[in-house]
Amino acid sequence: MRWAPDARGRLERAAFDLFGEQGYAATTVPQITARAGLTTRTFFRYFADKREVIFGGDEIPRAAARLISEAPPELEPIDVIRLVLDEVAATRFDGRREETAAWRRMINADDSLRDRDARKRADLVAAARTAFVDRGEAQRSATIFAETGALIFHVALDAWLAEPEARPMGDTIAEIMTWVCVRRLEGTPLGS
Amino acid sequence: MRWAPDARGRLERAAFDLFGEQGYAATTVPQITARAGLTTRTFFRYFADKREVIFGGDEIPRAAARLISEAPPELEPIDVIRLVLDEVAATRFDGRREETAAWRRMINADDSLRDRDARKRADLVAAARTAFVDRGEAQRSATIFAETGALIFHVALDAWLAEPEARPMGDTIAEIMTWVCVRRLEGTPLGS
DNA sequence: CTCGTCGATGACACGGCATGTCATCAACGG
DNA sequence: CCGTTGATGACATGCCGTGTCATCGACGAG
Repeated sequence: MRWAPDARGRLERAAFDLFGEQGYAATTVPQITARAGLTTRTFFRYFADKREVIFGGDEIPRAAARLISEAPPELEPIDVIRLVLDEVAATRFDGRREETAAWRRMINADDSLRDRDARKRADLVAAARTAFVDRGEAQRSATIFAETGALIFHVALDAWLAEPEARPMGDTIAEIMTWVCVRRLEGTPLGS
Repeated sequence: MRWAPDARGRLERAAFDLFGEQGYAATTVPQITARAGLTTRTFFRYFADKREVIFGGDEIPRAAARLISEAPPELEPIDVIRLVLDEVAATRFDGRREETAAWRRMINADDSLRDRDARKRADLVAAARTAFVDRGEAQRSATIFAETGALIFHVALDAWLAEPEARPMGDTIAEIMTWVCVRRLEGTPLGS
């Protein structure tokens, strides 16, 4: 069993299987590693803690930062956000609506996973902010654009998962984006 | 020592003192309770976990929800946000800039506190969303307004703490709000 | 083919976190 | 004066997460 391939994958599969059978909180790390044929200590070599096996490390922040930095330089930030979110929606969520919903249900059912989920959003914002700064945005506006992108994404994901009929997530994103706008300083503030 | 008054307050003070002396991670719950003259078990009767002693329970979400529900009904949501944030800034942050900065530094220095901090923001959003729904907003727009309020507040707090000279936090908030706007559906989306 | 290196895993110990359970004690009302 | 009630102490327990060192397989050098 030692040196069997894909230790990380085996741990992930064993974990998700057990979480589905018993729930997240009721599943212990020794249970996961026993099913994967590894020791408890090895689990913590692949995942910083039990929560991390649910989330994909820093894959999502990395992907978002890459997409932002690869966007055409002449695009306005809000259009960069649109571009990135459409790409993410099409490649990572369309066609996986039910799995995604189950994933969100599991997170929302456990307090410690809700903590980590919120933290992951903050990490995404931080990565996106850096990417906007690299595009030449000032610190403050980069932060606001990054936060706004995360806001739209989160609201759109929740809404998309709650819809009765499956449709491309990009449609939901487009609807949400008609509600939210971000302006540069010379724009007129609303509601003053 | 048993039945001495204000057990919760003693625990909070002992905790903050020790966190200041040794740092958060290096301080154990038994250390805190020993200084407060209580037992470890009692700590967990007042705080759900070691992190919670840093944050004020659900006091902030409750205060925000109350302020939103007490705002004049004729106000636009963005003006409700302005009203609430100005009130919070004036009563809870102005004059406590250095303490607040130290508090934020402690949170940012520890991973588990960053998790919880992000979660607290999500809790605030949830409470504000409910309050906006009670004002008659639709679920989706209530969510967006609540998220936007939290966004403005977080960005403004960071910016305010980073400023070289102390000034009313409301000034910083006003600046941030000139950058961000939220429109109802009939408004024109920007950047399309 | 053999050996030495190197990275991955096992084995073990350990402290802290968090919770369940029951006993104990002070306050308070009758 | 006593019984009730709520807060606290005392104790046991299980899991989480980490440090440390031994061990094993893969792989390249000779």
